Amino acid sequence: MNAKEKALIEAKANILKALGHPTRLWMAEQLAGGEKCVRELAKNIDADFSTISKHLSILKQAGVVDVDKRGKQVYYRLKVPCILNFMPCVEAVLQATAQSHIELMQHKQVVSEIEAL
Amino acid sequence: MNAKEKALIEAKANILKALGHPTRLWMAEQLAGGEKCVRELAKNIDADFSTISKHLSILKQAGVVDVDKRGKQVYYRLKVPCILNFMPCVEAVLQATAQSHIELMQHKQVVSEIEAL
DNA sequence: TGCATATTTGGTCGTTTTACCATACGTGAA
DNA sequence: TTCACGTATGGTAAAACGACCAAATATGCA
Repeated sequence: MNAKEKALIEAKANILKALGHPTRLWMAEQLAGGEKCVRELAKNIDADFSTISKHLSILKQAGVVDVDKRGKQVYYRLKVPCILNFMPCVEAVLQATAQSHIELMQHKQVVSEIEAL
Repeated sequence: MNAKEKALIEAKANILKALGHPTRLWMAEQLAGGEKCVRELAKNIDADFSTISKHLSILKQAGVVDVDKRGKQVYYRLKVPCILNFMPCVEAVLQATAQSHIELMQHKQVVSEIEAL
């Protein structure tokens, strides 16, 4: 892996990392419905404003969101909305994992039934 | 946000977080070409085997990869291959960010030219 | 059985992340 | 200008992360 490839993979990982926190992912999903100011985003999160502000700045520095100050408010919006097209596949991973667990449980069930004979 | 929604968003964020590390993202991309054993994956990474193994276990516990032991080797593969369909959009974010930087630079250039008058 | 290979696990340690609090900054209204 | 509101920044402490080394485990072969 040369330096350019390495830099690219680091940049991409950084974006995924920015979305890899519940609060930040939630905020990104909220922004799918259009821009929102910090106060609106904070409304449903149980955390300090400073915490929320820092999360938003992480999303911003990752390039996930864009900022627009208008009057006293600061509005955030998704910079590249396709970022959330990913979610159905992420949910598929969750389902596949849940399915594995079910199968594992069933397997254990069968094993213990056999052992009980 | 109720408990169920919270759990869902945490689970999704956890998957993104798992992919949010250069080494893990790189390994996931390698697996797009089909299953590989640890040694093969390690070949192009400059890190201890134990480090690589731990990264793989994070991917596994996140449900991104599946494991299959065959003989002395342990083979890893993507559990839900669509996970990498996301990359083009991630790259679009990078491009958009790069574009902003260019525009910012151009803007600064213009400003300094004006100021030089 | 004993050994080499392939991978994982446990321990340690420096770094990063995250949350909170206090405080600063910027803006519009009075 | 002063105040209140909305948001950002700095500091700090606890927790999580990531890398390495050493040691453990599992497998196939001599």
